[in-house]
Amino acid sequence: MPELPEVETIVQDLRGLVVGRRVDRVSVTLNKVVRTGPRRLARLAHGRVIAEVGRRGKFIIIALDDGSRIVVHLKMTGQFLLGPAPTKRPKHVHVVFFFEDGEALMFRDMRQFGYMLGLSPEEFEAWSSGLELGPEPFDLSPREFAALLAGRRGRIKPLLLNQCFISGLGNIYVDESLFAAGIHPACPADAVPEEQAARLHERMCSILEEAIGLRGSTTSDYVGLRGVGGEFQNRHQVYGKKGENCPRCGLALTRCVVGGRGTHLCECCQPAPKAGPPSGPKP
DNA sequence: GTCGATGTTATCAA
DNA sequence: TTTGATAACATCGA
Repeated sequence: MPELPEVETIVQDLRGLVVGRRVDRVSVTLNKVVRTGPRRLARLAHGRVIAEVGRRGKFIIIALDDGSRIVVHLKMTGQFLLGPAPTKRPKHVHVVFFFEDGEALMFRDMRQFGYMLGLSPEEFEAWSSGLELGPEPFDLSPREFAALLAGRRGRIKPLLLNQCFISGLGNIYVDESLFAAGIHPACPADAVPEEQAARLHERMCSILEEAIGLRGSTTSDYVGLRGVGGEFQNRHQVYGKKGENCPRCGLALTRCVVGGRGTHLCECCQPAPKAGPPSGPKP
């Protein structure tokens, strides 16, 4: 669920709401989500003050006052919720950070794909230098982005979803960005003209920026720290809109599968590449 | 009740 | 190199 704008919103929420608080106790009720081990996380965080919170791609990085870090990936359905310390464990809550002030930060994940790591400063260094993560979209210029695309022979959508190529994008924002740039998701990356590649990057960045401003897209599970969803889903042009009219040309939007992912597009505004993508002409 | 799909990603096989 | 299938899991809707 959470892609760059949603993760960024959660990070901003964490900055405003939990930085400066001291962790009194950590409770882990589903061991496997703490991949470095529940006991170690509890020891690491006990008595520590949360010093700062950052983001790298879709990873949330919580820095404690001694330089150790808690790294979190929300995967599909992970959430952070801040509220009064629970007495009974709420549904699907697997980790709870109890603060001294009576509130608690809860990690909730229905599908149990998300995870967290508790790392010493040295371990964190090792972890981040071993990360094979592409650049943040905002750190590239349209020109640099276009240069990266050139010479890539895979299809554009799976490439944009590949976190090693560029970090932070997921299914929603890839579909929206490709529509905004008028590019078919199955188009080979190196078949996108430089001009259009640059435009794709610009559109992508303004979509991400607007989405961050609206606190992300809530289509099912995503919510911010206080349990409130985002608003950017109201601005989606194609994602989840199969059968509705294209906002640009009026033709019915379609859904297909590209790289194993549900893909939303306008076949008129995003013309198929010559060779013959998924739903090409039938024999 | 069954089937298929869901925003992520690691892994394995072709 | 790239791709497709599969798995991890719970829930929802058709």
